[in-house]
Amino acid sequence: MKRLYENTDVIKPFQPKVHNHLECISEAITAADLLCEKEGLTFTPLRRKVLELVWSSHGSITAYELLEGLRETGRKAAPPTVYRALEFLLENGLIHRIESLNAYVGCGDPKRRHGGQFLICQNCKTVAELDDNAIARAVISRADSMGFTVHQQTVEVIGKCAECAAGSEKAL
Amino acid sequence: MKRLYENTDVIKPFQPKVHNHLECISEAITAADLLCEKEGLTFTPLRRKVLELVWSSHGSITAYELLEGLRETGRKAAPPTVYRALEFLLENGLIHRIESLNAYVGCGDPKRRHGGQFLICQNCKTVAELDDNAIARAVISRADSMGFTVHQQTVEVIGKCAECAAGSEKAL
DNA sequence: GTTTAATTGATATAATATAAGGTTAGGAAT
DNA sequence: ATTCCTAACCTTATATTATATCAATTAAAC
Repeated sequence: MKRLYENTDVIKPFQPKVHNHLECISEAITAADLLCEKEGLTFTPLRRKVLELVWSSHGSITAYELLEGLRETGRKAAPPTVYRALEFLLENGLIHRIESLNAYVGCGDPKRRHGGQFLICQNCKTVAELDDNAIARAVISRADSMGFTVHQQTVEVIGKCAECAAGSEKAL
Repeated sequence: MKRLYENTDVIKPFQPKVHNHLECISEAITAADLLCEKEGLTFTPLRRKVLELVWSSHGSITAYELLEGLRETGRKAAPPTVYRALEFLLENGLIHRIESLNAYVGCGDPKRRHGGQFLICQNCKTVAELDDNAIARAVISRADSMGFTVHQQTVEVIGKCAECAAGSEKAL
């Protein structure tokens, strides 16, 4: 018998500081292609480019940094250009918004729909993504006991990742 | 023997829709007075007024709403006026910032230092405050297992409070 | 009372986000 | 193929949230 609440997972772990990041980007784009194909979504060049830019690091990126990035590719872009692309990517689970940073981060598993919990390293700025049922359940359990119906959880944790703690490294 | 992690609590519960709110305000101000006295903090008229305005409802309030409120009292005020007062109140645990709303809410228990978890009713806008150790521990436990050191947790939960769910009430 | 530090005032501007209307491009219906 | 329709995109303007800087004032410390 399959137990409930077993799908706890680290959706996007902290990466080693040195890794082939081009692979991360291309994997993310491929996953997005597949998802859009499957769901009948139009994955336009603009949306693709914004997603690539979001994935240009494992940190989060702000809307105006994305705008900058778009302009560097020669494309004409104004704030709404970016925000519309972000809206599409958010709606379809390809990225998440980090509320405490007003910034955006690529989703580690767009196939699975989830709320998302984030560990944010204040040293290297990297964001890891969790879908931890123990956390979600603890929230729901307490809410329930107060008669509160949960629609959406925002869990954002600031701290220091293992690699930064180990090395007392300078900021990325 | 006192067990660890027993201090789970609802720091600020949802209030009945009808209650003597003036009492809530004056209790909050009294608590602030005591705290500032004890800690040797200067609780200036400006800071007091901003705190009163924050407590003018059990919902959150934005910086510019506060600015508006200050001006209505005849005081000259510009954005930095408000932000400086907010900074003081935040630093000393008298209010909390709700990241997902860019807004501020009075703290239900400024004596005790705590991170804060928030239940936000999307119908009546009321914010309840928790300090639930089961939630905090679930976060820390998962973070630990990844070698991540937690400095600060942001937990903000959107949903519907009991009273609003019961009545399918219109927005406050 | 004078000095010093903290607080507030004033002005300017940065950073984040949305509104509204027009234009274009690609697919569906004829 | 032409027309129509819709989604996507562009453009301009503006709203919202927040900070930098320096001057003036007030309160605290001596």
